[in-house]
Amino acid sequence: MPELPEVETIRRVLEPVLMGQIIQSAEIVRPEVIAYPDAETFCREIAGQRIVSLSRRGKFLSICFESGSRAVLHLRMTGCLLLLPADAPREKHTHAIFQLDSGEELRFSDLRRFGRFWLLKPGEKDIYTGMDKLGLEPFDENLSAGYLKQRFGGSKRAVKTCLLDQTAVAGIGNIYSDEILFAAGIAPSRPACSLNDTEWARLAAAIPERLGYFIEKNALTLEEYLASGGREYRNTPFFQVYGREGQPCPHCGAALVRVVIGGRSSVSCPICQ
DNA sequence: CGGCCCCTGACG
DNA sequence: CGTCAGGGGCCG
Repeated sequence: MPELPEVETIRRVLEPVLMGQIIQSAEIVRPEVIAYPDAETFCREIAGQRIVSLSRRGKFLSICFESGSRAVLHLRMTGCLLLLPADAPREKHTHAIFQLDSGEELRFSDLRRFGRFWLLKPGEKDIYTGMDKLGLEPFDENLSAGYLKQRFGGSKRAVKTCLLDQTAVAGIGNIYSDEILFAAGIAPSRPACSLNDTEWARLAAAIPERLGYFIEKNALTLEEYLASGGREYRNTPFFQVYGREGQPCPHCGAALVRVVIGGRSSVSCPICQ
């Protein structure tokens, strides 16, 4: 499910309650969700670790420990992270459970089982998660028209595909690429090499603006987040184009159109973009 | 680049 | 029954 704004919501909601807690033990129901090392080693080495922070890079979350170890998590399409009383019934697709010293459990649940954990030792070089290949964070001041143009200006790839390239800008997925392109007034199918300087500038501005906007619109308290099972996304009513094929463009009223680009569904306004 | 893979469930 | 879903990796 989650793209950067939703992952950031999870980070903001869970970090305050996780900070300072010790993982007493871990149980892995589905070993395939542990990408590195193996599930047994993962459980053994995570037990006894004290959480000092929850951080985000692109769509990755890292549970950082006092020891310098960190558990990295990617939620992919349908993963979610929940905090529940230890005696609460386990939802069907719960694949990893962490017992905390508060008596609660941190649970990883994922219907499609695409999500993955990695556990990295202190100072261990991260050649496993793919985080080392990520590009700029969307709020990095170095994310500029010049950066995007230098990165993609010579490419014939559709600009939509460029936005989904995690090695250029980290954290943009299918929803927000459409929203960003609508805000910038650029058609998703445009070859990157056809964009002019004004368009690169509008795109560079729209990336942090739209992502920041949707992070704010998704704000939830811990209680609200947990009550919805981590599945409530309050920002969805604010989408201007994503999922709105055939509906009127919020700017000009023309019917929004859907095309497939790079195998991903894309909705845009045929007039404004 | 496109195409297929990983998986389950909702919807037409 | 087929198609699609907000992820990414791999393969030719």
